Amino acid sequence: MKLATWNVNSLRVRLEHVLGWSAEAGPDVVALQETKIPDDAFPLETLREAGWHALYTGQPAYNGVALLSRQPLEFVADALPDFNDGQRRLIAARRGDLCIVNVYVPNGQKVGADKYQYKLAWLEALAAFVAGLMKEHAEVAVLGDFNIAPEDRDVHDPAAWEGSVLVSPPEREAFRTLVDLGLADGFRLFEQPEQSFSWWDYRQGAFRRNRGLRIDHILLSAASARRCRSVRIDREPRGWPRPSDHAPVIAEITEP
DNA sequence: ATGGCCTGCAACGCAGGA
Repeated sequence: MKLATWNVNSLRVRLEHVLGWSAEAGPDVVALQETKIPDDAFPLETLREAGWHALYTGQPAYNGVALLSRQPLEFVADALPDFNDGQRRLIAARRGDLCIVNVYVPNGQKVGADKYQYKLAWLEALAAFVAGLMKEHAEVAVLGDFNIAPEDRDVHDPAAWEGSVLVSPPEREAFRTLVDLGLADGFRLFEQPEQSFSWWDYRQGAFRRNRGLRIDHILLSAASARRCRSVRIDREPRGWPRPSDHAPVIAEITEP
């Protein structure tokens, strides 16, 4: 089965991209972030006609996450238990034995800002939530837009980015804390091209010049990582007209 | 280089993103 994550930066604008890319790449599950659509406007009927089951939690203008699946999902959560403040940033569900947690981690805006503190607090609550799930499930995938480039090799120009939001040591430590629960950064289970990124700024021809960051991740528990056969970033839709600024990441995991 | 680009909201510019 193929498990994908994609920050679409508005599902309204990117619905055709999601449908087109899915038909081509063949994911069984797609975790979407930044849907930017309230639940009563979610395009459930169009997705249903395209063969998707969906779970989603959204709000107007900001945030919003969804899980699309070829087979029905069992709802687990649509918020962090201790962090249900109205920002729609998490949806979790079970697909058979696999527990899937789709996250849109706060951006943080600027090191030291209130939003940066919020990001670190949110990540701490996420780690507690995932730790609980991992006690109950051997197979766990935590995937989405983490808004953290874990290492310098995930940054096009580490010197220019040093210490700034998305790469600062406390953010990287928070990412490491998650991984240390017993999760693998799926992408790094395999040999990858150098300068592999999942996000490129809309400005300055950043995509054309491959000036990007790798901030979208698929973390897998040991039992799932053992069956993972590939993880890749699909740059193609980033080059389509009117693209999201993120590319999808897709993992292939053999069924138990 | 101060910003550049894109989206949504409600408005005819702004906040927020990364």
